[in-house]
Amino acid sequence: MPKKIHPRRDAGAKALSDATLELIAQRFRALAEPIRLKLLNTLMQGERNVTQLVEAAGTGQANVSKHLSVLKQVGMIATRRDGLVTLCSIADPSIKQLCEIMCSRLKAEHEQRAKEFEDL
Amino acid sequence: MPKKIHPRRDAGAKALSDATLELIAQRFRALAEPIRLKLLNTLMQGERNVTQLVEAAGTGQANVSKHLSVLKQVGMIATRRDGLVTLCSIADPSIKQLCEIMCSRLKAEHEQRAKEFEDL
DNA sequence: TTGCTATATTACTATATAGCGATATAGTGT
DNA sequence: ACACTATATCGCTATATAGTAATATAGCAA
Repeated sequence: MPKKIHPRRDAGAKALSDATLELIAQRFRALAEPIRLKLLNTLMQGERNVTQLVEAAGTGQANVSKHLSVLKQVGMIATRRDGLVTLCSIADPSIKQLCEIMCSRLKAEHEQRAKEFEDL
Repeated sequence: MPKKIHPRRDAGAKALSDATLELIAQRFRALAEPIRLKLLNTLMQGERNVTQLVEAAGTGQANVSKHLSVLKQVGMIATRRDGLVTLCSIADPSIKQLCEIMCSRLKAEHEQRAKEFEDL
């Protein structure tokens, strides 16, 4: 009888409410654009003003401004005004962790694929 | 002279190529939809067939099928055919980690907000 | 005030994709 | 062969958002 498996066979994952899932999705969505990732990657070296970020991002100022507001809205970055410039910094320490996990997973997959090519 | 800061002050973050950023973004994008998160959350309890996932997801079968193909395409789930049904399972163990980090961060922010309300 | 710089916002276009109904395909049983 | 079930795909609409150019706003200096 392979039908009735034990309900606790794979532990851990609680059911999440739709509202919570939407919140989580919103945060992942903020990380789902290469330019925003580049901005965050730049900010990991420390505080930067918007003009510096525009240079680093390689796209227009208006576009960067919008991307920054997305990151700010989900609390991933913080901004402070210093005279004429707006300085941006990472406000969410977990971002680095998230990106590292993604990167190491990508690396593992890449190495796996390379190994498969070897074994041809 | 607050201008010249040490370039190694915040270590760790390497510059990533545009192609790599696009790959990372693609994976975050797969996690950026509540229904896909719900599917993954369901699969964390173990292997499920598509019909079961349709029930869990609360949306149409065609829609679930598309979401599953997105998750499969980025290697987050694997599928195997067993007679009439297609069984799905998590293929990327890092997903759980990613979601846990997001959740604990959300929880922390929520508690922070609650504390601020207390201090009114 | 005027002018300059840094940043944000607006208005728009173009593209991506979520969702749906209908249809196609694959596997099983008769 | 036919019928049935499970899943995938197609064609479509609606919505979200990335990108851009132009304009608005904020802060400083003369």
